[in-house]
Amino acid sequence: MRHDLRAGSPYRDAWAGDLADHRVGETVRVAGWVHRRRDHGGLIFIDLRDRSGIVQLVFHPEEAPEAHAAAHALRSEHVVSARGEVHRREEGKENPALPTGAIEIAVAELEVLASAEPPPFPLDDGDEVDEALRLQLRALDLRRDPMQRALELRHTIAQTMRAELNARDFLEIETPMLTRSTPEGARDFLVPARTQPGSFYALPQSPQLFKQLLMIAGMERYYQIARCFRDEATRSDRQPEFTQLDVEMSFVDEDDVIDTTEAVMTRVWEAAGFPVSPAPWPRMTFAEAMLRFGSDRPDVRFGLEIAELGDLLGGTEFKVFASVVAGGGAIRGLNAGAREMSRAELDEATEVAKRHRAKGLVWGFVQDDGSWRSPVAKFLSAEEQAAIGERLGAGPGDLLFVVADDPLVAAEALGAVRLHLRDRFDLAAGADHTVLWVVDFPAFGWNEAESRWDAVHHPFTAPTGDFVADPARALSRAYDLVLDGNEIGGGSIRIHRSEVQQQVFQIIGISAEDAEARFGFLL
RNA sequence: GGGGGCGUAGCUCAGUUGGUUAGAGCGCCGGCCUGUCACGCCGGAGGUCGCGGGUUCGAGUCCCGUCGCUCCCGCCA
Repeated sequence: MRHDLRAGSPYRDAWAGDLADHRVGETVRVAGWVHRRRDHGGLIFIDLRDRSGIVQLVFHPEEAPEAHAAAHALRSEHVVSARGEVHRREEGKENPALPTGAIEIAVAELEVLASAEPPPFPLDDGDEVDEALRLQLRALDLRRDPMQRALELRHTIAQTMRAELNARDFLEIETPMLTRSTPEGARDFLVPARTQPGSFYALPQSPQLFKQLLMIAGMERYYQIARCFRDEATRSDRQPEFTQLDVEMSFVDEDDVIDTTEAVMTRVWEAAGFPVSPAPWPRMTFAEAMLRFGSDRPDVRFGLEIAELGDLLGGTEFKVFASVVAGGGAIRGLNAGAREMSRAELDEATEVAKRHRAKGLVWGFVQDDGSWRSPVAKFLSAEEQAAIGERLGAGPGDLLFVVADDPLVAAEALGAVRLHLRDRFDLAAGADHTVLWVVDFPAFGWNEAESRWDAVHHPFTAPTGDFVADPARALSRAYDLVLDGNEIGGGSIRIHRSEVQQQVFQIIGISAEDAEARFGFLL
């Protein structure tokens, strides 16, 4: 804490965590919560906690009998205000574990502002208390140090984002919360409209439409630390209500947006003390990410890259592989390196592949002569085993995995196996945090259930090339920011010509009337 | 929406093949304690074993239902 408290204020004039050598000899007043008490019968020590930290109060029975008597009744989480002189602790009695451990306050006067029941769960231990109970008693939970630090960090991050964007001529603008449906694909939260019975507001899934409106309105550079709502099942890393930094710029291309993002995020990570690879960050195409890592958000902190093997197996006698090659599928593999895996662990890896729609997972241990120890070894010629080993850079003892399937399925299944191996063998441990951009996404994806094309990003993302003739191959001007295999941001260049927007709506099956009604201001 | 796991003291957990009065650590209460800092020592209280039903001579333990939490899939990015 840096800002001085008002001298003579009735409750306190000093932050507990700020007290140190330079205040020795001064009389101060502090206020906060009883973090812990150590009552020796004679001397009583109280750890007093406020948001800034902890300071030790000491009560002497002879020097301040009244305060000492009152301190005897103090319990955890009682709220007090105490006045006393800051003393340097005697040599050998400092507490190096406490930032204020060189000093203490000899209390002359104690005021108990509120007493408290014993907390139903400990406030000084780790995170192991049942979260449901913590949420029921949220105010108590938020007194815990990790929670205080988390909210502090969140504040720092928000202010850092604002500072950088303000310096770059962005305006912070709020957009409505009671609105109409936004096109993000999840379910909307609905709020009944009292004045229009039977009608509902939707809470925004993102400020998407409003920020486009702001660009049309000539605001040119906008940002908002925006609350978003998506009515979908929660996951440990996903909540129905979340906050995102939302930005929109006029008259720019990909490089302008990427430069801005790199500047903001670099400052955020610096402020958060989170070291990442320095910007500019590499850009990888979606196609390359899928081929090499089996994911559109690749974790590049460790190897085990995936390689194409189909060209080595054109004449294979192994029916499983041959039929996939004949059917236009892909055969891909990765080298897990020299590691032992039990049959049960190999079965688990197979389950991972199958969960991602692969029909199976082939594995083989490379032996000293280059041949495989594998259930399928007898179906693959020695030349094929050797060729695959060579392609994957394998040596004796290495464990190889191969999937033969539809190209997308083979990629995703091996990508999942790769991450499974990362978690099983801690392959990313100690690696530097790595940031990269993924670019050149497909513009449209075939929706099997609905038998139509969907916009992969959102329907205002500019496609490239002759997307009308061949939606399947069309790319979009969208880009995602990926940290250690997690998508942490992204964006796109908007369609800025009405007829192009109409063509996109037509491909994804939004009628002209529907488009006019929902997004008319964009056309 | 589908599947798995868990639910025992305020908290975190143990509880054997179904068998006497259900335990531990921390917390709480009382006593002692003038340099502790997760203070120490001594003593004590505290339980509808989530809830309902069933099997059994006997259920914390087995079965069914239900509620809550949680993980995986779906959904979502």
